[in-house]
Amino acid sequence: MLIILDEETLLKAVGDRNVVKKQNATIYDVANRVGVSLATVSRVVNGNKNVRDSTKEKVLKAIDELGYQPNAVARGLASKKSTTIGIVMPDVTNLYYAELTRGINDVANMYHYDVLLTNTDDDPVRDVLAINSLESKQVDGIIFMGNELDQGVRKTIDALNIPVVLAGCVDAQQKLPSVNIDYIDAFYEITASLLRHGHENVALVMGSLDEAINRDYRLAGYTKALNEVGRQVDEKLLFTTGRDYQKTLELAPKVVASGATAMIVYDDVVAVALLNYLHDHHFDLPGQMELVTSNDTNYSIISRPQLTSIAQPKYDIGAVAMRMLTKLMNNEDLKEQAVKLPHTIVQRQTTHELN
Amino acid sequence: MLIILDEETLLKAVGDRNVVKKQNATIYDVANRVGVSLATVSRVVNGNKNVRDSTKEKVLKAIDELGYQPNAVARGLASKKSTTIGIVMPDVTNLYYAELTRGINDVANMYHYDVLLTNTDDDPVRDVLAINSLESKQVDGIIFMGNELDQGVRKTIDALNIPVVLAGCVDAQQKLPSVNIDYIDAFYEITASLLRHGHENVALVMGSLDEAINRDYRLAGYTKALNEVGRQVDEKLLFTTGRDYQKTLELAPKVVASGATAMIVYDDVVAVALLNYLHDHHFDLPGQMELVTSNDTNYSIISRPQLTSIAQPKYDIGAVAMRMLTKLMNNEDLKEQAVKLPHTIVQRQTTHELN
DNA sequence: GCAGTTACTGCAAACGCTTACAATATTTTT
DNA sequence: AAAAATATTGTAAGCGTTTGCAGTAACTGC
Repeated sequence: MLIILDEETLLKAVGDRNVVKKQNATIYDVANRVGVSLATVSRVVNGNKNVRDSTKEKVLKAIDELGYQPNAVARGLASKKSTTIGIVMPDVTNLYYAELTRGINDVANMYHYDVLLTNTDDDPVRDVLAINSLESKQVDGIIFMGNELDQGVRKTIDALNIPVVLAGCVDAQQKLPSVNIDYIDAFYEITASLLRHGHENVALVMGSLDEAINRDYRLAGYTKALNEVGRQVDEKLLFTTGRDYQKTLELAPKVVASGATAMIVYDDVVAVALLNYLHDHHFDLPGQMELVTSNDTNYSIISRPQLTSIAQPKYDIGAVAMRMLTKLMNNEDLKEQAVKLPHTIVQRQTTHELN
Repeated sequence: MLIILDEETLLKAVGDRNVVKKQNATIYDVANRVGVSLATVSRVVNGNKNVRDSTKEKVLKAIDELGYQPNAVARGLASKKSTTIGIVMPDVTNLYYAELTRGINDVANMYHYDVLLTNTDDDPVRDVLAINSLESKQVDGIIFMGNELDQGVRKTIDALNIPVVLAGCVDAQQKLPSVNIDYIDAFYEITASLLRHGHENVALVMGSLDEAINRDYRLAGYTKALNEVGRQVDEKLLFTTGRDYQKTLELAPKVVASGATAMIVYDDVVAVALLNYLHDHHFDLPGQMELVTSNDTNYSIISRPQLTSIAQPKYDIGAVAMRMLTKLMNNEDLKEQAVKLPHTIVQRQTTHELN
């Protein structure tokens, strides 16, 4: 025997603890209520103009009364679009990436996309896993950030049916659309400026030289400035370290020992560690040591003395990358593949007057 | 006439620019290749044991050869599960929330959930929109963070069929599962300690008193300590401000003018602003002013002098919240609804020896 | 070697929506 | 007022899975 309980009875039977929440209405319920077909409801939901105004109103009314919300999953399956994009990034707790993310998020929202976020700690294996997972979730696009575009990652991306834009991430092969500042230029400028100030030994502190962004961009700009005044790169003035406060603290004495009187640092966390080491060892900045950092996050304002920095429009890099992605998802063409946003040098207290 | 092109011809026809990437294989392709039914393939994919080993192997082989990856969207529709959770938070660029997020993310990943991230800037309207959007995307659970659980937000959550856990967010009504430190206790302790040091005027700098977390927790702990030594709260020593560096800089002189000789601050960004104001006005810390902050982010280590802080296990709060959510999504019971993780007071340079 | 179990496997109906295409209304034209 | 054109609506076939049920194959024990 089949027993059918009405909702009220059911509620009583189940008791208070397990209140049966109202089942979400489906498009079918709406259609029934109004006495039209699914297709019509679907049309008004999707803003298709081929619906008589009077019908549209009735449908809208029913939608409101039923509290109907289209099921995005079903929609995704039927339309092959998820209105979701994926972000693959090293680490949200890094302010630099967090600000890029914020830019991406805001623009994504503006275009009604949701954002799936994955932290991969710059591990290529996890990058690939993340991308695959995003693919299976049928995201409409992906924004990739990170120090380096690993071979495996590139292969994975190439095999993808989904548009990808790099943000704050350099593509040595110039194939993928990307948004960055002109790193070569930025590092060239600041190096040249410090050289003009008469520094003999300008140290460069960056990430691993295995990464294109360090080798082919930061170091390249630095080298260019040196060469221009007829000098060679002195390897003793080159330092590499991850974005880690403690580890950098250990690196600091070596940098000091190198005899550098100025240093250019690729990341604020690293720069602050260096700064604090110097501060704690009673160095005079900028008197004994000039210091320029590179990402201009809050850290450079908060530290004392405040850090002179290459300022990247972080939020904008994210925002522009996302904007480009919307175009790609829309099958529009991109005017530029490798967008370079303008950077500035913000003069604060760890350098003398720059020029 | 129907013309069927093989892939090669098609590739030529379409030209290089628009290379047709290999269509993703479906479960159907796998089944065909092996000569079994969809159901069987589905079973092996889902680890159902009712499959003969030999069959399983054949299927696995085909999956590998075809590079088959189950379509998560279709899966979601059929199974009503998305293996995705949502995070609703104020702002990723705030280090406090970023670290919570990282904790959530890591645990989510461990359980093979993906994470949909929304920034709402603590705006209740956007909170509600975000939650609705997540619901339509059929997330299996939601983690909510923020200063305050607005009425409207609560109503939305109550109407949800999806489990929600609060992280670093207090529920005045104690209904929703949450993870926090014991704010009352923490603020009580630190206030008591400063009072023992002989301070007459201890300022409290927090967020809006409209928010339960400030009114019923931070202020409550502070009040309790005062009352315990037979004193009343002096409203002139109470300050409220958002987590904003610049705005706090404007607040700073007022705090100084209040005659406070010690202050307790609810957020690191705010604390650093205050600290820098004092530093820039040649105050001696902790000599003329003792300062305790509350979130123990990188800022408190990076600033000079380093900030004494109430230390929250931020990453763990996120991680535990996510762990609780997995249980709820699994219909398991929670041992505790309102989890309180232990906090500590980290003594640094802006206070004298604490006790 | 046969009934009774148990282990596998397949069938087919969902899941909630989009979207060609077909069908019907309505308006316009002549 | 009929034909033609256009606007509106409905039908039904997917989208790629999961899963209850039923059927078949493979073992058990006697």
